Amino acid sequence: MGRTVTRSGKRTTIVDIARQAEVSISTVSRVLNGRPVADEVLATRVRKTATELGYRPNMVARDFRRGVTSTIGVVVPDLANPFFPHVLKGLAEEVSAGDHRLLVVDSGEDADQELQLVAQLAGSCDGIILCSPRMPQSSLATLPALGVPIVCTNRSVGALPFGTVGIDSASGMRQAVAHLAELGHRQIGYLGGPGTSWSDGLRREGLSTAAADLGVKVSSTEAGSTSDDGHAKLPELLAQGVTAVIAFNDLVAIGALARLRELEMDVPSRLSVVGFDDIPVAAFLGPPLTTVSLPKEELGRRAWAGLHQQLETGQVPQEELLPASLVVRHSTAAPAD
Amino acid sequence: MGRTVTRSGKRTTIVDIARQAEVSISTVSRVLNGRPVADEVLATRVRKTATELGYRPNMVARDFRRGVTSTIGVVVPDLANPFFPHVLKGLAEEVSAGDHRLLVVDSGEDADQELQLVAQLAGSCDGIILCSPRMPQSSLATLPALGVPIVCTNRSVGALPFGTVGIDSASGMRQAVAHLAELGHRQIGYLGGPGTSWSDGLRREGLSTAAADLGVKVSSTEAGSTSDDGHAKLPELLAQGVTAVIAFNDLVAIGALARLRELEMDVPSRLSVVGFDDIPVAAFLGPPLTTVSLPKEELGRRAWAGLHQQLETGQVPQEELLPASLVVRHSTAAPAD
DNA sequence: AGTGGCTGAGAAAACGTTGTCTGATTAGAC
DNA sequence: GTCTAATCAGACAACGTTTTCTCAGCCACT
Repeated sequence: MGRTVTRSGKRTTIVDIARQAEVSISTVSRVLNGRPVADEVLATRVRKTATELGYRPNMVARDFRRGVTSTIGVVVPDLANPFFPHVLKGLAEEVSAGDHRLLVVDSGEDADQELQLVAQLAGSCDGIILCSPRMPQSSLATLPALGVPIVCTNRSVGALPFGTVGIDSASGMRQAVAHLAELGHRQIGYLGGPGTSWSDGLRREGLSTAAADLGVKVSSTEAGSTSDDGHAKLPELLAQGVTAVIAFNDLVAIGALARLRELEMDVPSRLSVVGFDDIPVAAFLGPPLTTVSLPKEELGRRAWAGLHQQLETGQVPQEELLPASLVVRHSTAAPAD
Repeated sequence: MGRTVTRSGKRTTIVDIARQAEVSISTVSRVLNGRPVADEVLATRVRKTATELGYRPNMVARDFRRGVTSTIGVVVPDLANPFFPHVLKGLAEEVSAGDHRLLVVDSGEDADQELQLVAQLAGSCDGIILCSPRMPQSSLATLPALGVPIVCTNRSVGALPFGTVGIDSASGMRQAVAHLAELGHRQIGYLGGPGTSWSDGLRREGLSTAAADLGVKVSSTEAGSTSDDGHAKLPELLAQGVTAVIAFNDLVAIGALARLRELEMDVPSRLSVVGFDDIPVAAFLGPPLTTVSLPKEELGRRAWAGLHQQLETGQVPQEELLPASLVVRHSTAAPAD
């Protein structure tokens, strides 16, 4: 066995292995990629040499040659919003199982930046997942030109050739309204999300149809998606005499709860509160929050499934809608009357 | 001007542009990279052709040639833990400003998987940021062999050649203890974090020295890092007659608060509670939580700064410690005595 | 024994880009 | 007017890998 013949400072490559093991480069490549190699003697020699030299494949070169990036881009509006990390978790699990990597960017809730980021990502990704994109439909329409498969979550995309996975917020909302109606509430307030939010649209729609069906009166306001928003806008609803409030999400509900505490209005005896999302702290609030639980991680998983299918078959998958379900805790009760 | 001469199905490359604009490939590259080109006529022709053909550079090829990835890997123990998304946010901001991309992986709090992930990441990143790594020192010691610059946050790494950025939790803890002592508390409980956590070590250390200095008695227990843990372990501390409790983080504090509510023990009149982290909901809890605020986004920014420096100069930066500061809200008060 | 088919390893091309080197062209100096 | 120096565009190699193609060797069959 000859001396080590790797080139001086550089990282070891398959060329080094080939030299050292006295086989051809192609053979090294074949062995290392697990493709059929007849001569088991060669194969073991190559493998042995590879470990000896501490070979680690140059992923960039590999991806370059293969013409792929093995990378999936994800755009989220705000990482600090507890909703998205959960989606990301479900996504990350599946994506890495599929031997891909996850490139995550935060658009800071900014529609323009979102568009830019997607364009930039497109250059270095095999596919992109857009979580609850805030950009207008017109911007969305420019994305197919990027030539990268795209899946949107929580957003309808019209006729655009994107895979989409959403959550049936409307149904969740109907469950919430039904629950409150059953408790005897006749006037419900809605602390709505940002107007640009597709989910908020779904929820408002579910709210108004359910309310009409059940003979419940609705007052609503556009709050936002943070606790501050809930805290700020709750009084507006209170002034209209509602006996229960549904919030756009748990964060908003938490803000509302905080305001109610300041006002010394007991929950649920003076006012019932329902959230959306079921973030982990929801169960630990005072009182534990009744909320519509959304399958966040599942959303991530399905988004990947859709993108994966698109990458494999080139076919844009069917639109998907995941169910939401109400979790009743202790922030809702019959109205004081 | 001749017909378009791009090759059939493929994406347009600089070769296509060169053909079409009737210049050399090198010239195209030079123009597109903004390197000095004497003949402005050529330059504009190239640029025009590039836009006409809708050229988008092949990032993989570029990175391959340049021998870099333009990608930074980040390993976090758990994305769903509200601490990390904030670190990530600070990090993402700076990293993308530096024309790099962020590869995020979640180790699921699993030390073994963490090690594997880092090894895998090393292949496709210019540098790695390890957020609060859970792996033992012995595993950490194997990482330099990967040949990739690494920065650790919230972890001391001994003599290992890693940049490190931490938060001075000990000082935060001292502030918390001083605050409680000043209010008159003489027996304090600590709902500690996981034993593997470096931050927890720092906090315990700060706790015991501060307590000794101020003549305060301490009972402590190992809870964990979730609300469930706080909820489960609080009674243990209560049994020892403490009048105030400091939690490993806000999540644990929230669990404790929930348990106290069940026990109908008012906060802060019956028991004072202090958290750590200052997550956004902390201000909206009942009562608003007194907590040690940690500069999470700054931590991310400094981690990048350290890694960046290491990439540029090859020098491992000095260890850094960021200050923590107590935010007094309404979950602390004088003991009932 | 000679030939055809088949197997499998090695040689070489290709991927798209950057950067070095070469050679031409031009300006300037004597 | 000729020679040198300077400048700048173009040719081409290189990056590490995969993959196609070539060709040597072997077995089986005539």
